[in-house]
Amino acid sequence: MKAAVPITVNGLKASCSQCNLVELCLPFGMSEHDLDRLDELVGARRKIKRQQSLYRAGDTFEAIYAIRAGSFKTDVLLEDGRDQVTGFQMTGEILGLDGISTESHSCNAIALEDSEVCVIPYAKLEELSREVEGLQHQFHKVMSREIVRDHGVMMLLGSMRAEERLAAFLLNMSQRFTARGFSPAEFHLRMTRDEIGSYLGLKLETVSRAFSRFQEEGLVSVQQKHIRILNAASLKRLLQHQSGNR
Amino acid sequence: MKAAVPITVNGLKASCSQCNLVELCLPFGMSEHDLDRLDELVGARRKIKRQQSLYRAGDTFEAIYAIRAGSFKTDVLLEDGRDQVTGFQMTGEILGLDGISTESHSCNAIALEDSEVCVIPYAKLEELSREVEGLQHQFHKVMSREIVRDHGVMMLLGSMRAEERLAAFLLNMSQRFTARGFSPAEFHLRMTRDEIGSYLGLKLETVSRAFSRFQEEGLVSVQQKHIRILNAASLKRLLQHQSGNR
DNA sequence: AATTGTGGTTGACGTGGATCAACGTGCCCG
DNA sequence: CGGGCACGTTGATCCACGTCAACCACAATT
Repeated sequence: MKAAVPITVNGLKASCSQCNLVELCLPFGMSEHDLDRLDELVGARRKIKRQQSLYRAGDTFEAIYAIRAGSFKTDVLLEDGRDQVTGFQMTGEILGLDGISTESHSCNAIALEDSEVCVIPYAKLEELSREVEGLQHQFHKVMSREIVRDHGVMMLLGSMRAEERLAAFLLNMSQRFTARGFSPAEFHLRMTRDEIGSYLGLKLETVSRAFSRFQEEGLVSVQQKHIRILNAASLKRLLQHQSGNR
Repeated sequence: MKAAVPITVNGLKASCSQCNLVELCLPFGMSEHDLDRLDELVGARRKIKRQQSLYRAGDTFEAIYAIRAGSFKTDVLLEDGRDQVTGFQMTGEILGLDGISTESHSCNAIALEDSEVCVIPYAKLEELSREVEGLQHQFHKVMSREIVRDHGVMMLLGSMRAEERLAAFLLNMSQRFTARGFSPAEFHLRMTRDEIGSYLGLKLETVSRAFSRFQEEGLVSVQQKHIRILNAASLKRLLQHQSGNR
């Protein structure tokens, strides 16, 4: 056990078998027995302060990360300074999969609030998943899920109008909060309008206006980052029917 | 060589070790020895006629596919009929990874021309990649690459204007043709303007106009689907500098 | 050679969301 | 407690791209 290291690593050895996030995280669906072996895998935990990065584009890839507490955004940037948020991640979700392909990360992962992750050294993960079938299978599912999620975002960016995008975003957040035992209808967004806009391919003003419109129409109540969904059915209807711009 | 079998499966056993696509495909980077074991893995080949689907959204997931000849598009559809092309795939590229997460496919894979794929039964792939480290590693890289690619498309859809999108598309195609030993500057697109538009989040008219503009400016020569890139540097400049809409 | 169809181009016009700008609002910090 | 600052809202204007519509090119069909 080490101490000297500044703030980032704390000695608390992680333990998947004891963790209450099991059914949201990598171990989901694994047997009791396999789970015990997972404890070998997860190294230290690491704390990341709000606005700090867990890794940056270009960093050598060594580990993937499971979010133990808090939340993150990932973004990519273009040479000319433009950047784009590619995702928001919550507890139990896995960060860093982008690094496997080139052995260096291709995006930045930045904490939206003070957060904590479990560090999963990638070499060990590959090794252990050769022995533990359940782990291998779960890991593949996690990667595949990310691909499917990305396709959903591509659909959103490529063929939805502003209000539909925001509705989809809110419903998605609601669903993920629900899965974590929070209210489906009332939650606190950790990201700014600008970050939401970047993720949805819109300007922050457009996001703000769409929020206002939803509020006028009684679909949601918005107070800064505090959101209450008043009419989920209408939000869903907004997605399914009509419109469609490009 | 056989004839009887209808169209879909032909008995020709695939052989990765003999295949000239090795360095584009799943086996890339694997040792001679590991390669031999891969031959156990790949089952039959399957031919798909133009416009036919290799799999459809909802189909049970059983295998992934390596494109042996031809090309494909993948698309997702929304309940209301809108659809979005999520990618175009060429020889050596892998199709079907979306199916792992839910054990059923989440998009359609449709041949853009008469094509042939190698069928890689997924259960066998997992099994073999527990034994063959090189295979495991390559497979993970392939999945990760898909994630990184999708992030690139999200960036494109979320923050580029029409001409930038088309320039990025053309440069990407050029690069992939080059990797396959074709000319970087002259190639034949297998997809329609509508499909390009769907992929880029634009209407076909906008794609057509952007092509015309490029032609006027002497950047490319366009004759229907036949493209000649006359000034790759300017296309790249178009991407890197200025503009940026939303 | 006429016929039909699918895909592509081009023009005229309309609009959703970007841009620019002013003004609130809650929060941190001296 | 007041002043600065990041974040959010709202309005006025503009423009890139969507929409609608006409027309063209090429290929397959007869």
